[in-house]
Amino acid sequence: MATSVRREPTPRAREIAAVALDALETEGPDGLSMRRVAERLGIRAPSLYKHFPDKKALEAAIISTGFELLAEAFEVAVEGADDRLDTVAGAYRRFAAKHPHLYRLMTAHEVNRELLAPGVEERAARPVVEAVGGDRDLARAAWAFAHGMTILELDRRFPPEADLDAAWRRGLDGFRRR
Amino acid sequence: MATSVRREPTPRAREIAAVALDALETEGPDGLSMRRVAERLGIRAPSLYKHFPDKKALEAAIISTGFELLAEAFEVAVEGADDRLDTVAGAYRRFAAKHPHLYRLMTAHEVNRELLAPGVEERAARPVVEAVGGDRDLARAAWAFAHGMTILELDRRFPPEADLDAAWRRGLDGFRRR
DNA sequence: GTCTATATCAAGATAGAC
DNA sequence: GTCTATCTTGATATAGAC
Repeated sequence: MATSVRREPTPRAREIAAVALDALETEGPDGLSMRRVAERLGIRAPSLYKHFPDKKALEAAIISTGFELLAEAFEVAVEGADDRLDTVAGAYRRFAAKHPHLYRLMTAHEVNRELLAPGVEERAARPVVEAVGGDRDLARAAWAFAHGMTILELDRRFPPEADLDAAWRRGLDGFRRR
Repeated sequence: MATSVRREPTPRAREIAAVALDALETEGPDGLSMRRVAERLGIRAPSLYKHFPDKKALEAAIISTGFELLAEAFEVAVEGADDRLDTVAGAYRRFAAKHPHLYRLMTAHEVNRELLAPGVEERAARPVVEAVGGDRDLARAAWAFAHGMTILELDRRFPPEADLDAAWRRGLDGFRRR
């Protein structure tokens, strides 16, 4: 029932999370074992438990960083752009292409929100809501579409001949203000 | 590099796959270990390898059954329905709600298509293509939307207050013929 | 088609010393 | 904050006999 309370991470915990993120990105999910992460830090796995209560907490720290990176990508992309829907969708797609393992960790599992840094999900969600004109239901639908396209592509679930640019275009057209 | 060739399943292999499917549906992914499946059959795990070369092959048999079930659900639902888009979307949503673990196994991983029963994916895809009026790009976008809504709901990734019926409606409206 | 015995491997996590 | 030693648990898979 782990009703674990989230604490502000110590500087050392931040270092560890950064190394763990790098391990995930360069080695994939297998790089995220407590042993591998410790090895990269030059310490032993049990020492990690002085900084994070368990692996879930370490993952949550990485996921929080991921949402901050995504929010920044959105915010940078949207600045001075005219078509916000295409802009935000493009930034989302590029983020996932650049950080596939991080993207999966962020989105393709259940997550205990109490372990995340407060507000990170909301900050990343805001540009999406704005891009569809403020309608939260429409924004959730647009997120579902973007996530579906992204994760199905990462998992190679579309047929090889599929024109994914075209599918993105056709889908996005349905989310323009109407 | 497992360029394994798919063979017609023997009757015993079909029995095993049916028991494995039941294990998955009632116990979740942990029920799908070779040990648990064997236990349900009253045999030992190594015996399974006389019927399937490895676990991936057993999973592929289950996934093939899943696509057949989904195709049937689509075909039954579409018969004599007027709004095919809502009908197919509703059938998809109900399928996932009824078989969450099977749905995940079918869609939330990479899959080696050579291990699947030939044509099962295509048969399940056809009603979707027809529901959007024959445009394959639009059909892929619609699938991505439906999968996104479904898997994000299964993973509890929408905020608790989200009105998912409304999000489905808003999303589907974008996929009507235009 | 099933068995026993075993290989092989890896994972998360804890106790207690320093 | 880190260590060593260890617990506990689990998994897929193979060899070879019956």
